[in-house]
Formats: sequence, structure tokens, C-alpha cells
Amino acid sequence: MILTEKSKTTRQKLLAVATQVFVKKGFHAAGIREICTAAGANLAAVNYHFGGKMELYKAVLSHAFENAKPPRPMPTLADDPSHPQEQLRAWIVWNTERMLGAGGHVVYELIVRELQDPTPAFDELLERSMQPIYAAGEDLVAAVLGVGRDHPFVQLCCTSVFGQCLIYRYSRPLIERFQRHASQQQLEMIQSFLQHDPALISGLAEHIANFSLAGITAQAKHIGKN
Amino acid sequence: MILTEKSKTTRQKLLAVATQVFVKKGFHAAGIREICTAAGANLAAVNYHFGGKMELYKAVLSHAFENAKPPRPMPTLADDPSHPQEQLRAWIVWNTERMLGAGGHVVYELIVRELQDPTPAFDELLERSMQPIYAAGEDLVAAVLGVGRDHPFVQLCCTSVFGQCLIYRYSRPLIERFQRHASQQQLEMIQSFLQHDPALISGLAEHIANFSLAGITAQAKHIGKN
DNA sequence: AGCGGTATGATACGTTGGTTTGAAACGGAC
DNA sequence: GTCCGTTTCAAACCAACGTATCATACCGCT
Repeated sequence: MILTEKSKTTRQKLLAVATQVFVKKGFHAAGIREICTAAGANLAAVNYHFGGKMELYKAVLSHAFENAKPPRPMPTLADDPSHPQEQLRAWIVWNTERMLGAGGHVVYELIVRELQDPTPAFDELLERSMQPIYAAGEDLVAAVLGVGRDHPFVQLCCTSVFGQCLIYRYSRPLIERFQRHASQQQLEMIQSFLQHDPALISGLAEHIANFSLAGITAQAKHIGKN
Repeated sequence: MILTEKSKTTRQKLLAVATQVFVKKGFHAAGIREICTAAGANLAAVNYHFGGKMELYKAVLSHAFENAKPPRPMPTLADDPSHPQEQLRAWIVWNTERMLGAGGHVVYELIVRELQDPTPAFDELLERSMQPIYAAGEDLVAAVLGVGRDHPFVQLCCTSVFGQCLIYRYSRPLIERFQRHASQQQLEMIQSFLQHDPALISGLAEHIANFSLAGITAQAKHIGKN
């Protein structure tokens, strides 16, 4: 079990290939035969190096999570408590780019897969990768609305923000088909998203930030009415 | 192959049970042994009545689509072309309630399942069930923004609206876990969603409509800047 | 060279899941 | 009652999958 140089190579190959396959097909549909042949390894390699398919999957999750370090730190309310709106905008942009950009996209692909059929590894993954981000968003929205974190509007608005981001991860077949009759320019946009074009993702982040900030500040007017 | 009364009964039982199982587990994870035993039918019943698992699935999709008639007609721009904003609000509310309410929820559960691993039946299902709704939304957003349907903002805004709705369908494990530390009142809200509580869905539809209308009208200010 | 832990390889096992088969039971028509 | 198409049933078939086995090859070490 001691990792020599030779073993590390096939281990890493397996990990890399398995990541791609798990992202593309999900845990159940992915086969270790497919993974092993694609990695140029023997069928028994997965069991030898990881102990089983589930352990390989967990290793993929951990590895993906460790390699998903954000390029810049997450904006929080504590960074500038006197300007919550600007901080909220920065957080939305940061979150969108993190979800859709190249930096952390593998993690979110895997999370999205788990949404339908959660494995035992799902809770920990979510807790480590998304929960802190969501909590920071709650703080910011609550600050902008001038209410506590438990106010229903806070949850609703945060979910609205996440929904706008996640649909581009989750519903790509849907978006592609809806825009099938759209202009050529837009189809190219969609294709670029598939390759995580940073410029287009920034533009999308801007849209979601504009859209959401208007939505959130509009909610402020409804507070106290009920 | 002629449908007598006796055969219709088991056929319908199979169809009903299969719908539940496919919704709960997805196409691949669902087993015909499970479906048949739950329906009180023999293992060979699926092959006899439908010709195979895939054909059963297609029958479930068609059946679900036919039983998903909306309680009221979809609001469109043509209903009242002089008040596009009010019509857009009505459309958002209608769409949200349709997606999340009891009326058409089976169809959307199945669509959401297909988003990850589209089957050959996916395209037709989408074309018949969601595409017309999306097109109507595009018209309304374009009218509110005062631009053509091909304007990038139209697609972005429509996707933002759909994203807010769909996240409640496909990310329920996520929402539940995020609000795990939330108040008891909110946990009950989530539970009620699972049972398609009409009142709560109406409230959610209101939120999404408020949020989105503010977001869309805010985009109008950015038009022409580039 | 010879040893021991490590890695790889081909093969087989047990299970699962969809499909097939062929016989038996049903139900109306004559 | 008999016949025939339809439906049900138990059992088997077959492919695919994850896993286990055991022999072989590798490599640093003494």
C-alpha cells in the first residue's frame, strides 16, 4: 500500500479518468471496466488501489474538492459591512464564476449528479463546498434587506440566486434545445459555455448580479407589509 | 394485442406504478421486477404489454403528458398586448404553479430526470411540454424590454425565471440541507412543498414574479448601453 | 543472486437486471 | 363443450457489472 512512483502514476491516471467518467455518466452508469481501459489499467486496478468503486468515487470527490481552490477569496459581509449592496453584488459575481467557471466546475458537476441520487458522500461534500458559500450569501442578503437571517425573504432570495446559476449547470440540454431556434450568435454562446469561456461567464455573472440585486432590493419594499 | 377489459387493468396498474417508480428513481435505477411486484403483475407483464422497459417508459411519458392539462390557460402577450408587464407577471405565476404544483408535476419530475441522461424520448417531450411555454415567456419579456426576441437579454431573463422555478424541482436535497439549520417554520415549508401545498406554491410564485419583474425591468435600463 | 513487498495481469465468481420462452389459465364465439 | 386468441405465470437465459483470486512481473534491498 506504500505509494511508490510507479503506483502513483496509475493511481493518478485512474483518478483523472474516473473524474471525467463520473462527471459524464454519474456514479451508477459509470463502469469500472470503462474507467480501467480508458486509463490503460487492469480491471483489478480499482480494487487494488482504492478498495472498490465507492472508495474510488470518494477519492474523486476529495481530489476534485481539493483542486477547486477559488482564484480569489469569497467576498463576505465582514469585508465591508458598511456597503452590503456592493458586497452582495461581488458575492453573486464570485459565486457565479465559481459555479460556472473552470476553477470549480468539476465539483459542481458532481454535486449536480448527486442531487438526483445522493450517495453517502453527498452530505459531506455539500457541507464542505457549498454550505459556507450559501451562509455568506444569507448574511449579505439579510444585511441588504435589513432583516435577520431567519426571515423568509432571505431564503427565497438566496434560492433565487442559486437557481439562476445552477440552471446553467444542470439544464444544459434544456437551454440548448430552447435556443435551438435562436440566432447563430446565441448558439455560439452556448457552445462557449461548454468550454467555460471566462469572458462569457463574466457576462453571465453580471446579468445574474444585476437581475438579482434588482429583485432583492425590490423585496425590501414588501417587508413589514405582512 | 387487442385491449380487453382485463388486460387494461394490469396495463393501467403497470403504468401507474411505473410512473411513481420512474419519478422516484429515474429510468436506469428503476427495475421492472420492482415495478411488476408493486403492480401485482408477473415479471413478463411489462414485455408483454409494452414490449420492453424503454417502451414502458415512453408510455409513462405520454400518459403523464396527457394528464398534465393545466387548470387554466396560459397567459400570453396576445391576451392583452397593451399591458405586457401584467401579462408577464401572470405568466410567471402560471408557469411556477404549473411546474411546482400538483397539476403537471409528474411531467416535470420526469423532465428533470432526463436532464442528466437524456433518452431518445426527451426531445419530443420537451418540444411538446415546455417549448411553447418558453416561447410565450420570450414574447412577454421581449415586449416588456421593448426589444426583439433575439436580444440576448431576453434569453438571459427567461433562463433566470426558469432557473428560479426549476431549482425547487431538482435541488430539493440541496435546499433541505441548506435550511437544515433554519427555523422550524421553514422546515415545515419545505415539507409542504413536497406535498405540493397550493398556498405555499402560490406564495413562492409571487416571490419569483416579484423578484423577476424587478430584475427584468432593471435590465431595460441597460439596453442600448452597448 | 535471491528475497519480500508491491503492482499488474488474465480469469472466474456471484449477483443483478432485462428479456425470452413455453406452458397453463382465462374468456368469448360458435 | 370446443376452439382460439389473449393473458398470466414460473422458470430460464443472457449480458453486464463489481468483486475476488491467484499467478506473474517488477523493483529496491541485502
